[in-house]
Amino acid sequence: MNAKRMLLETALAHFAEDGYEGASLQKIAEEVGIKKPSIYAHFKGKDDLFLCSLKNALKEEKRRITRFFISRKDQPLDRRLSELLAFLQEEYNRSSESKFVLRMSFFPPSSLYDEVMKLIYPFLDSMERRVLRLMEQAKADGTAPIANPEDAAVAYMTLVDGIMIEMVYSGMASAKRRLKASWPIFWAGIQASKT
Amino acid sequence: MNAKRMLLETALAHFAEDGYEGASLQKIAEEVGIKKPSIYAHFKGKDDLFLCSLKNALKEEKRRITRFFISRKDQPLDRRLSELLAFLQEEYNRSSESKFVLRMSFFPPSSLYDEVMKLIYPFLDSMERRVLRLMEQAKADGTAPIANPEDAAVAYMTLVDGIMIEMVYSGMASAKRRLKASWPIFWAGIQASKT
DNA sequence: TTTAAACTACCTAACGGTCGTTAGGAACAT
DNA sequence: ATGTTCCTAACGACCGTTAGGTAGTTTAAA
Repeated sequence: MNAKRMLLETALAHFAEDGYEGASLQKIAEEVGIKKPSIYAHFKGKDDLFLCSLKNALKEEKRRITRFFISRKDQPLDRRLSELLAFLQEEYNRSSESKFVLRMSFFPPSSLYDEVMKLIYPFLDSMERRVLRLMEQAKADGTAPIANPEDAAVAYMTLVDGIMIEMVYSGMASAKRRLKASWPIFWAGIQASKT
Repeated sequence: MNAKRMLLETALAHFAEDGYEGASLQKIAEEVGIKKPSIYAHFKGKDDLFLCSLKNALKEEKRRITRFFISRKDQPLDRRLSELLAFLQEEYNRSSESKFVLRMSFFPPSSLYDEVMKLIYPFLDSMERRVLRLMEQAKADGTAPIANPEDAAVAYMTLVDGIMIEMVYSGMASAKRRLKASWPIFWAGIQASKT
């Protein structure tokens, strides 16, 4: 139907799978069912297609996370945070978007490094700030005796990356194993630790 | 001097920086000071060069980690483990090898996926087993009251990845921040947590 | 309401460039 | 004499991109 949308979707999957340099406009066009030069009716070139895909993916990802937090508004912090990890795992499995975002955060095409980072940093920052806010709130209202919210938020982001990375190269089973092992340690640690 | 050695070294850096598809034999040869086809006097092709580089990098990396543990044989477990994290950070900054291993663990060229994984899994496994052994030992001789060595080892590996990944995309400063925030939480957590 | 212009979305053909790779030969060491 | 290590030249394949054309749709003036 809408070719532009299909292009964005397909390109996303290819970039996620093969990286920027490894992805081929030929194959993307083929999968969409048009010829390679027709892409240029919708995008200025490969860079443009890539950056548009990335913007889309980030927007979508952010929206999903926001919705997740809203849907668990009334649950205690530990459930919300540990379930977010599980949620991200599911998302990663279900769609290429998380994989794409993850890959491009870690290994952006060197030719587009600055532009990619300008998009990704605010995304990660906003996620960390959101977690920090939750930690502070939980500490303030006594829900959870968090010793140091700043460190707790940073450590949580570290945990997210460590688990998501395991998703990337070993798949769901290993990542679940990490989550299961790491979460109790993390949660116990942020309440016990003194900096 | 030894062209083969220089090729391996240079290729490593290029693969780490640009990925498998993004790296060019042309540029690698140029940097070494020979012409592109001369590479074929030493390697069967790009695949071969890549896999040889990877093997070398893994061997070297493993050797370094072993040496590190030996050099800190008499220190308490928490210092040994937290300093290993700092050590890996330094290594990552100093040489391309860690970056290469990291990148190829996470995003191997899809055409060589199986062969890459066959090399990398044992490496990561052996590291985890080494950590597990240390945890069990510390628990047994009472040095550190670790509740669950298996989970502790898995969580430690998660921590390693989370911190190293931050190395990749935000550099040393952010990674140190993560280490500083996460380590006390981790260490407190593995002693307090019940599974 | 018709008609002409403009625009959109696709096509085929082809461009220049880079890719990894091979052939074949020269210099040199074993 | 054989093998190693480099070279130049060139191959075919694929890359992203552009030119130029053709339908079909929308827009706007007659």
